[in-house]
Amino acid sequence: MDYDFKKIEQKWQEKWAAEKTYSVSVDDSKPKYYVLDMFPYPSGAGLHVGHPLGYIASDIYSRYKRLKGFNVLHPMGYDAFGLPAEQYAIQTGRHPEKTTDENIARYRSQLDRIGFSFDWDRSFRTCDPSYYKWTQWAFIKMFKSWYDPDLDKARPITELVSRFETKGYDGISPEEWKDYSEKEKSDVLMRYRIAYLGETNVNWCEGLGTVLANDEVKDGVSVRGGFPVVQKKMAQWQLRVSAYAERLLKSLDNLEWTDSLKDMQRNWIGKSEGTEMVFDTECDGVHLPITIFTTRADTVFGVTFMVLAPESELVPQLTAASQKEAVEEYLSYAAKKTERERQAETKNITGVFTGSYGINPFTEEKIPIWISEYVLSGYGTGAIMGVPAHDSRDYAFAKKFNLPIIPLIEGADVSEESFDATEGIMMNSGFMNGMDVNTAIEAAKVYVEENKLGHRKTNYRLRDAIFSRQRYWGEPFPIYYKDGIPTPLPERELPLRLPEIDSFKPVHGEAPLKRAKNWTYKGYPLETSTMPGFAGSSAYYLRYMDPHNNEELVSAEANKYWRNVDLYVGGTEHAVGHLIYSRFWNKFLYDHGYVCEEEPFKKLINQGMIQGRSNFVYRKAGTNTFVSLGLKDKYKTTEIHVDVNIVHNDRLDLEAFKKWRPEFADAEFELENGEYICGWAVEKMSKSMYNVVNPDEICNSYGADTLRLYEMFLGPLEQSKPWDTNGIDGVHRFLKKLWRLFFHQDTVLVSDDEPSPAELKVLHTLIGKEEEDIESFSFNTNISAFMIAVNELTELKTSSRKILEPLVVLLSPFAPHMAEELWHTALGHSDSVVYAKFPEYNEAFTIEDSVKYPISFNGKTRFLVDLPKDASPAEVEKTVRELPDTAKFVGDKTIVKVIVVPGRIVNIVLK
RNA sequence: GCCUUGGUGGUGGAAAGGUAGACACGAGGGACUUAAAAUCCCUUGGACAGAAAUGUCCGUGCGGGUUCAAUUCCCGCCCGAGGCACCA
Repeated sequence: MDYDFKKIEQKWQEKWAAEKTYSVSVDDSKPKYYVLDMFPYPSGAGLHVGHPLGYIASDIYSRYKRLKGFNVLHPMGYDAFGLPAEQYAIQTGRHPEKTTDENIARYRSQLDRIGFSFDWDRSFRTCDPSYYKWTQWAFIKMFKSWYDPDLDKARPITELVSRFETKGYDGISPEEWKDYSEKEKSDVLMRYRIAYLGETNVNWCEGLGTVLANDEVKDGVSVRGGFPVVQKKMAQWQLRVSAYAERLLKSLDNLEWTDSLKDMQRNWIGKSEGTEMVFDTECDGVHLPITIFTTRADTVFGVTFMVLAPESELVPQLTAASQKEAVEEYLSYAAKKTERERQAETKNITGVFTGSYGINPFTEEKIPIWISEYVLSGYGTGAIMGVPAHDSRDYAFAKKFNLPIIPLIEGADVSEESFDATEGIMMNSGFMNGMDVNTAIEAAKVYVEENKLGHRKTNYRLRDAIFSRQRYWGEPFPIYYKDGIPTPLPERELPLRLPEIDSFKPVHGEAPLKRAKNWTYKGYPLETSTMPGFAGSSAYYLRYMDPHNNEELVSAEANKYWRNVDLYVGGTEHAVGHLIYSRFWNKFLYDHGYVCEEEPFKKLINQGMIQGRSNFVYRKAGTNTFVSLGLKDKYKTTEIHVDVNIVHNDRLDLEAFKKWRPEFADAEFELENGEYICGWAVEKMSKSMYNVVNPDEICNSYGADTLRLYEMFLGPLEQSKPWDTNGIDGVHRFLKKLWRLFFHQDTVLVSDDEPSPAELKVLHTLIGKEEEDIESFSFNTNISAFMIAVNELTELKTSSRKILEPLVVLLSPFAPHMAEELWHTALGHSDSVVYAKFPEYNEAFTIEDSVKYPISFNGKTRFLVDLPKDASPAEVEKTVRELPDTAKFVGDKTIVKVIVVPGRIVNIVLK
């Protein structure tokens, strides 16, 4: 019987689906394990081979955990709201729901072919009203909550209202509160709500009449149409993520995430402990105290100027009449740049003098106030003190505008660059002279507080999440405006369904939902923005626990059993966005007792990106003749992308090429040794580069099991790497070789023979390695080990059931279809290999890292022996001679080399 | 610019600080076959010496350092990738 992967894979996939092999339920008799993939956005291009990389890894792990006796929840769904579907709708007029449905159907059929162990009964899409009901529900909860700094958690807003009514709070007395109108009360509460409406800067494109994403803006103009884009303030719904900054930072410590990912999140949260200080200012005779934030209060003696962010609301008040024109000109210049452009542009220093002055609170000296784009309004107070001697950005600014530079640290040479390090002895600093910098920082803080110049303050870079989008294809906000006051819908009205509209184009300056007829609740207008992409993906992992529950997001029973995600697999591109929002969302629900775990994702693995490997052909200038790679330098040629699907091992399929596009129908070729060799390059996988490889193609020609193995064999999971079909024959051959251990033509080779020690050694080495490798996600090296094991067993002509049966179980996480087939046909089992037990590792049959046995390392066998540092050659020789007799495991290997290092280790290499 | 990450043969990659290049692809040679496919065996980082077994030297982006020993640790560069808050 040949290895007929097509027949086998179809057979088992049908059986798994029919028997619901992977469907799970709450089962208190077994420990749970929750393995989650970042669900895909179903794009029109379909699934490419990059998508399944993480899914295959998590599937291997899920199957492994099942063999280990866990009740494994392994679901899959679709992140279905998003911009691409909407833009496609604007171009074609097709409803995003239709195209999304089609894309999902295509994704599903592609996923099904790869043989994942998903529990499809739990699947959902975020654009389904029965799902987004719970996104809207959470939003209302956030709207109705505030962050209580004393309890350090979210509490119902009603508690805050009663504080206002009884004791007063935050400078508002009960009397004042009582006198407020409904509108005023609403405005005050908005300042505390977790979900709130507030002003923020957006990329506004007048030409398109809409707000744009940073991706849609390049060099100050819109990517589509090239219209100018400016920064504009707009009222937007926001989530008070910043309230959770400290908790988001702290609980990182207990997560099993990589240090690099935690670093990214820590830097994103950007905690800095410093000082808020008040500087008195004067503009055209009017005095105005302004607050700045600094982490270096010790450097106040070196402050020679102040800088405001262009968006700072202080700008109008601090602009002197004489500088008005210059300032306005500068503001319109700055409004044309996105924040990122402003940060990236450090060589070209810009700024404008406001004409007003501040007073240095330590020296009482008068210092000029400037405006510059390097100060960001979103961080700190949007105003800084300039210390050119000890901050490189301030230094560059001072140099450019000829502002004085006062060095504050002894021996620091600031003639060429600033001295940013926090070390050295202070000078020119009054009461701090002679202090060490770190002592001075603390002394300055004390001085500031004692002299009532300001106070200590912890700042976070983390900003509140902007939650409104002026788009159609997203969750509608369950908010209506009652006499201008934002009011949540009653929960019984959820879901608030996305209305039908006649066109998906934005209405000038307004969201597309403005077009919807009767978009009102009880006669009051409903909010017309929709929620962003991350809304639906922030709590989706909870919904999988109880996906059909129409009364709750997740029942307490289901949540108590499944708790949180044990293993989350996805790309690093989500390191700060989704993974911060999800953690925030979960903590919010935790505060209210809706979920029992404070963190959503216990362990996280980032899979790398799969890049495309493009192929090129070379056309001789002015002809329709294509020359092979090795000959191209002889002519003037044009490099043309060619579809990688008609190239195999960089050899072009000439006939397929002629058929590929009409203009190549009569192409001629200059070959090398009878073949056309293509050039290649690593690029992003995209349609336009013709380097998209569809997993279906691989399934057709090699089978899903080969695809699964190959994706894992390609390299370390976490690493980005180009997809290159060239090596796939290797793993396919391995599977065929493994198959031949069980079958010779139509004969089943499995016997009841007792296994030999050599066979047991091979098996148990593999069991130990597989356990270790899967736990550390080293699938690529594990497959290598599997290949070596199969080669050795082939050489040993193994037929013993006691070897082959565990081998199939070991294979099943990687190549489940083949494993099932062998389990049934060759080994005669009637139930699925899914229900098998992971084989027990017996180190008696393996070579371990002990002094007694050699260990197998890097394909070679070696002893590691501890010797005293001053061991004499004679002692070394004696030790080597007395090594235990391990011939029965080492076989006919003989010592070829003994390396003795004066340290303590002897390497004995065996061949 | 900032944060994170990577750089090893023709290719993907492997290496407790201890034989650099496991495993695999490709390539070259051979066996089987009328032939092809499939399968199996040998060679394969570079240079040099040798009839051969084998030996010597050079080699992990670049420049330094620590160490008996560095792909691995430290410092400084160069180049690529991901993210930078409205792509998902």
